[in-house]
Amino acid sequence: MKKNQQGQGRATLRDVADAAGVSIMTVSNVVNGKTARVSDEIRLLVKEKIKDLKYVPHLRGRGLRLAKDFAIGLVMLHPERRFLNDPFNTEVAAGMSNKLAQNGYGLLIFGAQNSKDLENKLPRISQLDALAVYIFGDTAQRDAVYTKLAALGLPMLLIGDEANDSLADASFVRQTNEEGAFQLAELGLSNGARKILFMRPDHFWPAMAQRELGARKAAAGRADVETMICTEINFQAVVSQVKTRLSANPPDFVMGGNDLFGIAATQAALQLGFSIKKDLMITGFNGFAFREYSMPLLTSMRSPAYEIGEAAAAALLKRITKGSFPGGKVLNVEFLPGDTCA
Amino acid sequence: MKKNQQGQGRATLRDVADAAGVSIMTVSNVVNGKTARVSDEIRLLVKEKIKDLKYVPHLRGRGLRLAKDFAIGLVMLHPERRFLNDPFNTEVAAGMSNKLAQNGYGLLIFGAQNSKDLENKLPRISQLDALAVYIFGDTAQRDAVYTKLAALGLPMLLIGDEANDSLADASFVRQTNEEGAFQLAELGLSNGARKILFMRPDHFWPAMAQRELGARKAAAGRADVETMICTEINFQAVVSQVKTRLSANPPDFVMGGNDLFGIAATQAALQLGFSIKKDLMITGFNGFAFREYSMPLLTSMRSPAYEIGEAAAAALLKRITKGSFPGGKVLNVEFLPGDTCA
DNA sequence: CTGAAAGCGCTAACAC
DNA sequence: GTGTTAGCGCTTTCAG
Repeated sequence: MKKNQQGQGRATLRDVADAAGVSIMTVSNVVNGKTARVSDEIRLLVKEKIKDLKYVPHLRGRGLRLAKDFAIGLVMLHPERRFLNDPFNTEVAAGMSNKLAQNGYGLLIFGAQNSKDLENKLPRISQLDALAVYIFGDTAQRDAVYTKLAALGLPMLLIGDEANDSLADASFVRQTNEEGAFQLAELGLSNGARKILFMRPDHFWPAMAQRELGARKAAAGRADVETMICTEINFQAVVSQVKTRLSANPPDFVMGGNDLFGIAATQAALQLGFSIKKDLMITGFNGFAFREYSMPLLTSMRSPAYEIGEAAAAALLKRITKGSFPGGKVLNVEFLPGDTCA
Repeated sequence: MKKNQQGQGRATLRDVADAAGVSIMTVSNVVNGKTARVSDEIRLLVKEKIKDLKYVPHLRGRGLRLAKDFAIGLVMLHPERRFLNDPFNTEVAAGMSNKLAQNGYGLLIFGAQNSKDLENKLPRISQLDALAVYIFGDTAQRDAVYTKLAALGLPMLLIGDEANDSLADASFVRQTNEEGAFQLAELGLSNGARKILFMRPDHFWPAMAQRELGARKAAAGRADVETMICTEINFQAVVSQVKTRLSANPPDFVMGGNDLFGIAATQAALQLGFSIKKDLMITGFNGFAFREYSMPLLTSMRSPAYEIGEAAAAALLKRITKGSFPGGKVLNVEFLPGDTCA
C-alpha cells in the first residue's frame, strides 16, 4: 500500500495488486499462469485490473531476479565494416529476429571487423542470455574467437561451422555447401567441362572451403580444377581480374564461390566475347535477390540463410528454456537453374 | 561480508568490495569514475581487485536501479518478411549497430510486416530506452503507427520522414530525395528528354514520393512525366511490366524510383533492342553494391544509408544521455555517374 | 489458496 | 573520503 503511482509511469505489480485489493504475489501468479494457486474469481478480477492499468511485466525486474535478459546476441566477425552488406548475414539476422520476437526475445546484433574490435564489445555482449556467432577466418582464427567468446560462459550457437569438441556449451547450424558444389560441378562435367576454374575471395571462409572441396571431389579424375583467389575490394576489380585470367588461360567452366564471382565472370566473359554456356559455363552460389539483376541469369544454388537464422534462434531458445541444445543441424541448399550452364 | 562467491558466476560489486576490504559504495564510486569521492590509494587498490576478479558491472542491476536498458530498438515496418533484404534497411541497421556498440549500447532489431504484426512485439519493444523507426505506408498509415509507438512513451527517431508536430519526444534523419531526383531529371532534360516515365512500387514510401516530386518539379513546363506503378512481387515481373509499357508508348527517359527499377528498365530495353542512352536514358536511385551487377552500369544517386544509421544512433544517444534531441538532420545524396544516361 | 519476507546487483541520498 | 540505508520490480520460499 505504498505510493500507488497510477497514471505516471508504467504500472507495476504493486499497482495492480493495490487496484485489485490483493497481494503482489497473487498478481504475479496470475501473470505467470500459475493458475493452480489462484481462485478463478480472483484470477478474473486481477486480469481485469491488468488490462485496465495496461500492466506489462518489467523485464528489468524479472531479469534481475531470474538472471535473464530476454535477449540473444548475433555476433558477426566480418572483414567489412558494413558487415550487413552480405545478404547471407542479413537473411540470417532477419530469420533470427523474427523467430526470437515471436517468443518475446530480442536480437542484438554486433558486427566486428577483427578480433580486437570484438574485444571492446565483449562487456556488452557478456550481458546476454546466449549467442549466435558467425565468424570468418581459417580454423585457427575461428577457434581463437570461439574460445574467447566461450569464456563469457554463454551458450553459443555456431553458424556455418561445426561445433568443436572443445566447446562445452555449443551447437551449430550450417548448410550443405559441399554437396551443393558437387552437384553444380557434376552438371558442368556431364556437359563436357574439363578445365574448371574455382573463384573464391582472399579471406578464408568455411563455406568457401567446403564448396571448393565439393567441386574438387566431383572433378577428381575427370577434369582439372584450378583455384583463383580474388581480392574482393570491389566488384569491378574482380571483373578485371577474371578477364585477365580468362584470356590468359581459358577454362571451360567457371565456378564462382558465390554469386558475386559468378556475375563477375559473366561480365568478363561478355566483354571478351565468349559465348556463355557454349564456350564457357558459369555457376554461382547463394541465389539471393540480386542474382536476377545480371544477364544472362546465373545458374546457382540457393542458400537457405533465412531458415538458418530461424533454426539458430530455435536452437538457442531450446537451450535457454529447456536447458539443453538440440544436435547440430544441416540445411539443404537447392539447385537454381539459369542460363549460364547447361 | 556475505557469501563471497569468488570463482562461481560473475563477480559482483560485493565480491570486489570484500576483496579490497572496502564498502560496496566505494567500489561503485570507483567504477563510475566519481573520483572526487575516493582517495587515490583506495582507488588504485579497488581497480586492481576489479581486474583480478574480472568484474564487469551487471547491466541488469544497474538498469533496474536507473530505469535504463542500455538498448535501443530499430523498428521496421516493411511489407516483406525478409525486411532486411532491402539494402537500405540493412545499411541503416549496420550504421546504428556500430555506433551504439561504441557507446556500450545494444541495438535490437524488430521487423513487422504490418501494423497488427507489430502489435505482438510491442511488449518487448516497450522495454527499451528509445526507438528508431522506419515505417512504410502513406502519411495516414505512418502517423497511425507513430502514434501507437509514441504511446509507449519512448523517445523516437523517425528515419526517412519528418517528425510530425503531434509527436512530443521525437526527431528525424532523412536524405535529400527530392533534390537528388531533381538533379537526375535535370541531367536527362538537358540532354533532350521530353517524355519521362517514373517507376515506383505499388506501396507508398515517403522517399519515393519525394523522388517523384523532384522529377516533376524539374520537368515542369519542359517535359511530360508519367508515373508507372509496379507490383514489386519479383524482379522478372517488373521487367515484363516495363517491357509492355516501353513497347506500347515509349518514353525517352525512364527514372527508376530505385536501382531495382532502373535495372529492370535496362533489361527490358535491352530485350527490346533499344539503344540505351541514345534512344532511351535510364536512371536509378540508391547506389548500393548490386547496382554494379547490371550492365550497362546504371546512372544513379548514392543514398547515405549507413550514415543515416550512424546519425540516428547519435541523435538517440544524445537524447538519452543529455536529455534532449538534436534537431532533425538531412543528409545529402551523391551523384553516381553511369552508362545509361548522358 | 493467499501473503509476507528476502534478495537478485546496483546507486542516490544521506549520514558519519 | 567512506559507509549505511533504502529501494528499483520481480519471483522463490515458506507460513498461514
